[in-house]
Amino acid sequence: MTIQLKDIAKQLNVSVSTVSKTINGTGRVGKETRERILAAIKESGYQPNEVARSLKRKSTRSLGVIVADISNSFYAKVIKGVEKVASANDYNVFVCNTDEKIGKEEEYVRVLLQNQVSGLVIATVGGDPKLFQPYINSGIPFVFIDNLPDTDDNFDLVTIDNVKASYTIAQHLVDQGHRKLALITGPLNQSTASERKKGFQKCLEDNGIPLQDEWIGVGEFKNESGYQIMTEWLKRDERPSALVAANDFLLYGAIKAIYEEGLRIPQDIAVACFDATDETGLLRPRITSIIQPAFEIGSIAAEIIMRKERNKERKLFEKIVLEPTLLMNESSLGVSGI
Amino acid sequence: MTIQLKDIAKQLNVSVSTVSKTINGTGRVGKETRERILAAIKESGYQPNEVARSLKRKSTRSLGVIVADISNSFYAKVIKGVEKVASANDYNVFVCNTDEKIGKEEEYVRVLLQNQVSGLVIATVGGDPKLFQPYINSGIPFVFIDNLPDTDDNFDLVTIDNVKASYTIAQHLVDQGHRKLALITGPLNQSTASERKKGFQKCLEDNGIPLQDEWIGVGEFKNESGYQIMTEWLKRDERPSALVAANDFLLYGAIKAIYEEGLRIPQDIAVACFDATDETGLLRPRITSIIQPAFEIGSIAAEIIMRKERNKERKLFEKIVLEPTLLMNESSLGVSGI
DNA sequence: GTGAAAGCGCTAACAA
DNA sequence: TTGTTAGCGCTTTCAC
Repeated sequence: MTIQLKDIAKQLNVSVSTVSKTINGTGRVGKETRERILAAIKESGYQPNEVARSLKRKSTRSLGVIVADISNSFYAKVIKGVEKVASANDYNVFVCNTDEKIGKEEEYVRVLLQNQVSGLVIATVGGDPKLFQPYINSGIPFVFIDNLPDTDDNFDLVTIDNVKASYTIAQHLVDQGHRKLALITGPLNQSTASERKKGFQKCLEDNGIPLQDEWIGVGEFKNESGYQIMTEWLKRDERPSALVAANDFLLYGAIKAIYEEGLRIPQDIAVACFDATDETGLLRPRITSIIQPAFEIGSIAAEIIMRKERNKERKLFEKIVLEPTLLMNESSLGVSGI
Repeated sequence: MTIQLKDIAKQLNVSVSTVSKTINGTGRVGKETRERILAAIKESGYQPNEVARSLKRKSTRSLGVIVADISNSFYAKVIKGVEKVASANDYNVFVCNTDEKIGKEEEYVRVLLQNQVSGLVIATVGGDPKLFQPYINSGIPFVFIDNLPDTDDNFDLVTIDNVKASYTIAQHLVDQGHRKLALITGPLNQSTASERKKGFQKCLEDNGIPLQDEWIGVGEFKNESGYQIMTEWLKRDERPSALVAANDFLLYGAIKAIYEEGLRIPQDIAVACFDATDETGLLRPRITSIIQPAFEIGSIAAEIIMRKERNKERKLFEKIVLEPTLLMNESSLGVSGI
């Protein structure tokens, strides 16, 4: 039986409300009484039951973050960004991992909201848009990052311009002289995947390069997909001279296939992707990559929630579009295209 | 104003208890009544308030996981292990990141317990052992992984034998002919750091190699520490011919220093560490490493909690020690020691 | 088979 | 300044 408010009230012959007030610093409590209470609390090791508090207050001072893959360093940085802001505002952060499973995403959205988090930062993997609508309408701040929901526009968003970023990276390869470009992207119901495809195609078009559908590969945002698709391509007569992958895992898989075929990077195939950050300093070749400001995405998302918490009646939705950077590296440089 | 139990009760002219019973499948409810209720729930999109439920039930069907660094792939795998088991048992997992900060660790322990999680998996960074004792005594399952708390032994634990693992990796280097071994480890108040030091030293001793304290470096488990310590060492007249690092970040930092000095791996200095898994396949050189069964550590920790949930009066504490594997790679092979 | 009512542990009006 | 009390939204006994 854990100790609770009334226990320490009884012990000190004061009322529960007096104890509650001193704990919360609300209302007026005599100096001497407060000190006695504080001492008793400290001595007994009393910890308020946060569940009861939340029930009463109708707020939990916590944020939820839902990501597809906690082991992806992009998301890890987003989380750290959220945490920094939350922490500064005395909020806690609960991170949930969906493993790219729509079912789990729905489950965690429900669970977090049922647990009354004050706001949600979510990288959706494209669950039913209908799912979010009732929640968004309920007024709990809901900030999407990375992927956009497939729903109307009454939601908050922090992202980059994926079409443009993809265009930029493809243009870089074109600038290196490449005319035979391939793209491997993720599930097209995820906006990151489809927009990166769109930007890639637009770039080719603008450069007068005929679109070749057979060099647009669609898989999951995972190693295996990149590997499979590239393996398949390398069996054909003609192969691309440059590859864009919509995330780092896809590229690593593709590179594996390229090496297995005995080909060189960038001499035989130049490669580039999104979000290939190298924490080790040991990746070879160094990867040309669009780097999203992941930490900032997280911190801005959290700030939006904080703003809405302070100003509940605010029904404005914010769409923040950040600028990524293009990191040029040896995986695409030093050889002119074929 | 979100819809709640009494709203749907009122709407259907039944009592709240009847509605509650049908939702929970407890007690008896007439077939027809149940169907009407279920229909109304579905139609209205009613979601039970989990906070109120938890307050009543005194259980939340959720686990907390506290790790030092969410971007460390070792922890990411542990988390996935926890999630697998939790998910299979219909529990949710809340992940909290402490950034190696003791204050945050304490905060999250408190918050999660105040939020009545059913159990906690924690990789402590060596907070005040006193902190945990009251909680452990309170009967909430508390499973330590990775680092041991500095407290008596009434806690659960899933880990590896760090002394032995460290011995193994040092012995591997000795077997390669090295006699001038160095170690970079983490904060010695963390058991992983101190045990890895112990195993390393024991190995040298057993091989009749004199211990050289100047080649035992202690830093944080971060890149920068490895870099600083190794940079310092390389300024001296004599340098080690082989290095063991207590985690991967430390090693990557050290390697940076080694390269900056124009030295080669493994020809000039052979290196090895703990938990250098390479998801990209592009790390060069490939790192010799002790690999902990991270996923298993997480899943076993979660299973312990599940067992205790089922059997509340069980006051047994489990200490599970798993076997790591030694992955031999080019960072320490192919050259005989100097 | 159904409902009234008593809490779960806490906060906050309102009274005293 | 302090205490009484009515809930927060739900579950669960117990009576009907």
